[in-house]
Amino acid sequence: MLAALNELNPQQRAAVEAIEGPILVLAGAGSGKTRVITTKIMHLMDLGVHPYRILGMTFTNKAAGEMRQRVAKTLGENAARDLTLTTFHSFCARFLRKEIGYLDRETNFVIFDSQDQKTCLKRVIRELHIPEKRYPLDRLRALISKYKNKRGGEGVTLNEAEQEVYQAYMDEMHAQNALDFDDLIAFTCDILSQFEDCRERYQRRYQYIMVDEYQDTNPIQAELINLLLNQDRNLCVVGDEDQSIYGWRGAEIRNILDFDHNYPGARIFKLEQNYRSSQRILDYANDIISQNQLRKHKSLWTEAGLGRPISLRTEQNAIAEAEFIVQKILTSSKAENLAYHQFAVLFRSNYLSRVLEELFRRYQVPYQLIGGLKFYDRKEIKDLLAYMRIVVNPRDWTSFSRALGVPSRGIGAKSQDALYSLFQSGLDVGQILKRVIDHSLVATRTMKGIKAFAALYEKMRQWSETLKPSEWLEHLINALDYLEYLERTDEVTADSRADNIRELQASMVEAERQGILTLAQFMDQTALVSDQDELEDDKPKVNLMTIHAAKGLEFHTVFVMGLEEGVFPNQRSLDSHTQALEEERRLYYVAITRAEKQLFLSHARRRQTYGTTTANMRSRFLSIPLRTYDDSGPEPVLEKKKVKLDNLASQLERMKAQLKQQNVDVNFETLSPKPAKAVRLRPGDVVRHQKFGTGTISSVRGNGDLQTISVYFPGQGVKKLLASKAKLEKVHDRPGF
DNA sequence: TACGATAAACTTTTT
DNA sequence: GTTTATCGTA
Repeated sequence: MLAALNELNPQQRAAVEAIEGPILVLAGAGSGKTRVITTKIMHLMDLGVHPYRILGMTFTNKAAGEMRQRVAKTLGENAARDLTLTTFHSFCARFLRKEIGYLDRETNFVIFDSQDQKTCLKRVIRELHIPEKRYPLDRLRALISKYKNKRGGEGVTLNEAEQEVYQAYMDEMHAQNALDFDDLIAFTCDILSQFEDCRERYQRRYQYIMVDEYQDTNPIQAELINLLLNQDRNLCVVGDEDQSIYGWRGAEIRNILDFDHNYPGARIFKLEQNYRSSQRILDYANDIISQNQLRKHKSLWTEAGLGRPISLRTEQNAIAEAEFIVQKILTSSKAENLAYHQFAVLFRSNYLSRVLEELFRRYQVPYQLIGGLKFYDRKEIKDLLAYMRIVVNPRDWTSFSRALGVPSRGIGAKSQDALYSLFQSGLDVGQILKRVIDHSLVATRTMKGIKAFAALYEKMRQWSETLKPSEWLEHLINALDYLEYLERTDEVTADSRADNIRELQASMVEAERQGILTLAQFMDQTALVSDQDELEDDKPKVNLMTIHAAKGLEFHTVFVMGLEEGVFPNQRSLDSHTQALEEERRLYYVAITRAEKQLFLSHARRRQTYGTTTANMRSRFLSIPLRTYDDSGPEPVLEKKKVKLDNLASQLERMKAQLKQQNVDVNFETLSPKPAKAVRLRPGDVVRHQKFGTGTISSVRGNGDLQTISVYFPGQGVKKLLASKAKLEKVHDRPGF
C-alpha cells in the first residue's frame, strides 16, 4: 500500500480512496488540496492504473509542474512523464496541434493573446466603419470572450452591430490562421462533439480525470470535461466555492454548487481542517465569508493555536500606508528572522502597486511584482516573437504588420494598406512580398525596405529548418542589429531591454533542454504562461501581487492593503449587483486565507487616482469586527496613526503669535488646533441635499470647483455631485473611527 | 514617412 | 500621474 496514505487525515484519505464515479471534494483554503490530488494520482498508479490513462487539469503550469514533481519524487521520473498534467489551455493547444485538421484548418496556427486580439479587432472595426468611440476595443474583446465562454448559455447576447463585429472577427482570425485563448477550448469541444472517432479515442485513453480549482471553470470547460469523460464517469473535481473569483471572465460558480445535480450519484467529501493559518485568521475568514448567500456550508478549523492578533492600520494617505508596510517588513523580518519571500503584499488592482514599488525601492527592500506586464508581453520580446510567428504561420498578418515596422524600414501606414489588400485576396507573407517586388506595387523609396525584409524572411525560413530556436534567435538579432536599434531608440531602457532579450534566449535554451526543439512548440509556451508561472519562490524578495495572482499561494505574513470603498470592493462591483459584491467578498476571503501567522490590514484616508486625490470611506469589509477573545492573548490591534498633537499645538501657538503681532482681534480661547476651514466634507459625513434629502458621503474626489462628491442616499443609491454646484449642507460629522 | 509635441483617455481582476 | 492617440513639421 502507498505509504503516503497514512499521512493523510481521515477526510483526506476518504477523498483519496474514493475512486470510481463522480466525486466532488470541497476543499477549504489550506486544507491540503494539492496533497490530496497528488496522493490520489499516486494511489491510482499504485492500484495499477497506467499514468498514461490519468488526466489532471490545473489552473497554472506551475501547479501542474509541482504536482508532477511530487509524483516523480515518490514514483520516479518515468511514471511522472506519462501523466497528462496540464492547464486547460495547454491541453487544448496540444490537442489542436494534432487534431485541428478535423475542422479543416492547419496545424500551424498561432495563439493570439489579448493584445494581438485587440490589434486584430481594431483592423476589423476599421474595415466595418464602426466607431471605436462607441465600441471600445477592450469592451468588445471582453464581450466576445464572454460570449464564447458561455457557449450559448444564458446571460450574454450580442446586438446587431456586435454580432457583425463578432462574425468579421472570426473571419479575420481564420484568415490569419490564429486562435484566441477561448478558441483553444471552444474548437477542442467542437471537434470532440462532432467527431465520434476522435472523441472515442480520447475517452478510451483517459480513464481517470481530475480537475483542480473547479470553482473557476466556465461552461465551456465543463463541457470539455464532459466530452472527455467515458461511461465510467471517473471524474474527481476539487475546489472551493468560497474561492470562486473568476466570474468576470465567465467562470460559473454553479459548476461546483450544482455538481451533485449535474452528476447524479456523485459522492461529496469536505475538507475543513486547515493546516495553514492560525485560529484567529480562520475565525475572521469564516466571519467574512458567512455573509455570502451563494455557498455550501463549510467552516474551517485548525489544531494550531489562536495565534497573533490581526492588525488593522489606518493611514492618512497611500504613501504613508506603503511606508507602514515597508517598515513593518523591515522590523518584523529582523525581529523574527524571516526571509523577505515569506512576506506578501496583496491588493485589489494592479495600479495600487505603484506607490508600493516606489517605497520598496527607496528603502532598498528587494521585491518582485507578480503580474502586471508579463515577460512575454514586453515590447522588445513581442517584436522578436512577431518575426518568429510569421515563420511558423505565414498568414499571421498581425505579426507581419508589427515586424514590418520594427526596426523602422520606411514602410508606413499607406504601404501597409496596400499590402493588406493583397493579404485580403488570400496571399500569405511570402507571396505578398514577392508580388509587391515583382509588380513594383509601392514607391521606390519603400521598395528598398520591402526588398530587405523579403531577403530576411527567406533567410529566417531557412534557419528554422536547420537551427534550434535559441540559435535561430541569435541569427535574427544579429541580422536586425536589434541591440543597436534598442540603443538608438531609447538609451535609458536599452540595457534592461537587452537583458530581457538575453533572458528570452535563456528560456529557449531551457525549453530545448526539456525537448522543445521547434519554433512552433516554443511559441505555444510563450502564449500560455500565467502570472504565477513567473513567480520565483526561492529568492529572498517580498512578493507584491493582486489577490487573483495570489490564489493557491501561502505566506507567513500577509498585508492586505487599500481596504477602501471603491478600491476594495472596487467601484464597479458597487455599481453593479449583489452577485458582484459577493465575488468581491470571496476575493477578500482568498486574501485573508493566504496568511499563515500574521495578517495586517490597512487602508488610507486619501489616495491618488488618475491625477486627483480621492478620499474614500473605509471598506465595508472592515465593519465585521476582528474578534476579541477572553483568553490572555492580546486584543486585536487597531493601529491608528497617532495625530501628532504636539505638532498641532505648536502650530496653534505660532498662529496665535502671528495674529497677536498683526493686532487682529480674535478670541483666542475659541481657536482649536483643527484646521479652520468652514465646510470641509469628508467621507462618512452626513449631509442634506435639496432634492435627494439626507445621505452619507462615500467618497470625495479632487479639489476646488471640480471636486465631486459621491453621496449615498438611502433608497436612491449613490449620487455623484459636483461640490461647487450641489449645495450640500452638513448635518453632522462622521462618527469617530 | 518618421519623429516630436500636445491632448485625451485611463484602472479591475487573466488564460 | 501615466500611457496612448493624434497632429504638425522636417
